[in-house]
Amino acid sequence: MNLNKYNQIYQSLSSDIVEGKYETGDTLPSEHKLLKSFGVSRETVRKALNLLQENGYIQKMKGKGSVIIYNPSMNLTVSHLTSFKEVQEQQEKIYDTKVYSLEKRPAKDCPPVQEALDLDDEALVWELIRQRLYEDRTHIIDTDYFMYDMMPGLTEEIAGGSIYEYIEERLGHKISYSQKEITFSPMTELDIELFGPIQPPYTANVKSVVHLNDATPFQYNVSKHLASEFKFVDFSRRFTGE
Amino acid sequence: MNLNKYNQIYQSLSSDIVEGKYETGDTLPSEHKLLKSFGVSRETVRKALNLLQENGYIQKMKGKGSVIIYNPSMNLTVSHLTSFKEVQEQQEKIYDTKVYSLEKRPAKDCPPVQEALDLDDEALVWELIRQRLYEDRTHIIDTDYFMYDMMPGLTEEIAGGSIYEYIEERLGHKISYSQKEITFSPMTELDIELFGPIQPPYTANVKSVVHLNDATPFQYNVSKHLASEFKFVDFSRRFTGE
DNA sequence: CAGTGGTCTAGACCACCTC
DNA sequence: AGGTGGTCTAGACCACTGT
Repeated sequence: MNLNKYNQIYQSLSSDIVEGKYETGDTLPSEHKLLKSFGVSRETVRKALNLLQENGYIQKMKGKGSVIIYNPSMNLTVSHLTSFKEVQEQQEKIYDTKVYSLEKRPAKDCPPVQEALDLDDEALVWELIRQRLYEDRTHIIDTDYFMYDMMPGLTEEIAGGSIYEYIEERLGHKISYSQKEITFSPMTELDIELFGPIQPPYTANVKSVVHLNDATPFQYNVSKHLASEFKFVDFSRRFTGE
Repeated sequence: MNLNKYNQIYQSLSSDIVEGKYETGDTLPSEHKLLKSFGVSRETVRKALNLLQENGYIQKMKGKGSVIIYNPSMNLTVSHLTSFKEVQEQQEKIYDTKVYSLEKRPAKDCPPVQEALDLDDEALVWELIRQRLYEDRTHIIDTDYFMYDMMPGLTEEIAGGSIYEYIEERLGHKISYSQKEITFSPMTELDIELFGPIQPPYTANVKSVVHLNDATPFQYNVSKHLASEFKFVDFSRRFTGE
């Protein structure tokens, strides 16, 4: 994994930053020093630095250098596509996952799903509802739809663990990109059943359509959070170019 | 503006895609063809294609080509840092802006602002509250704090237009990146005064700290939306490398 | 096999910042 | 003037995809 050089350099520098070897406001060694110390060409170093910049670790400044702008309180940036399990590992909370239901259904029962996953009328989908519990209380309800044909062997046991791990490691697919939408809505009856009588009875909903490397949409996910506990953190840049 | 070649190529290709010269699922001409037709080197074409990929226009596939994945319903991606005015122009709604108040205040009256903008106890800030109206109803309340020293000449008139335009074009600063947080909260008294007695009395809040090119934080913004109308759209990629 | 994108190199010129 | 990052080039080799 991670065979290419610029990713190795990125990993190396980003962990230095996270571990505090550089303070916020410090500058990284210059590109010239880095290319010497890593024994690579300048463009290779620059690719690594661009990754650091895109992900909010540094700000490059012409004539000055690469300044560390990393802010530890920002490291729960949900913006980059990660599975629930990956997000969880960054934070300190450990949730239990409980599978509420796993059913095979006709795609055409749920038009938004059928459309988002680009399925014909005969296609089947898995419908998976999971609760994320912390100290015996449900904090998140995840509802997922997957193309049945892609993973006919899905079981409750797999669904209770990391589905992404299953898809990437067992099925050999590569997960690539997603479109997300965040909205707020009143709880449904099912929400109240699973969350309990929480006030206010609103949820924050993160809907995402996740695509594989070859651009096929394979997952339709709605993740409902208790609205009052919800926080989405993002880092974004205005333009990439001049 | 946009002197460099890869940005020109990016602009050219992205507008072709938006205008529908390519359908979703089509492939772009190969890198080889593009470098010949634009008369540039391959790395230059690739920088443009990487921008297209990062911004969700295409998905590059080894051995196949660059496939269009652009989805018109996705073009209101708020994720990339844009001013309210810029976002508004992408959508079709036209809001009126009304300045509710513009006051000079000591930074230390508001500790979160003082900390985020990295100000000392004597520093002053502008506090600006604006309503965004659509058909005579307030839909968004924007509360902003700016460093007073950076723009002592701020007026209600400027605040009623595009502050970003003022900062970038008149003051010559470059806006670079921001950290955002999305949360949900009950309305305050001021919210109810400005929004009116809306049900449910909750707002979706986008808090952002915006930084200039030289990494100085210059704006602290809280944008409150009616919870039931709020929608945040995002495009994100899992990894950039292998 | 030919065509595609992915990585990497060595070198060039430029714009910006600091001294 | 010397150091920094930003852009661009021409060429190389590799891995993947299709026929």
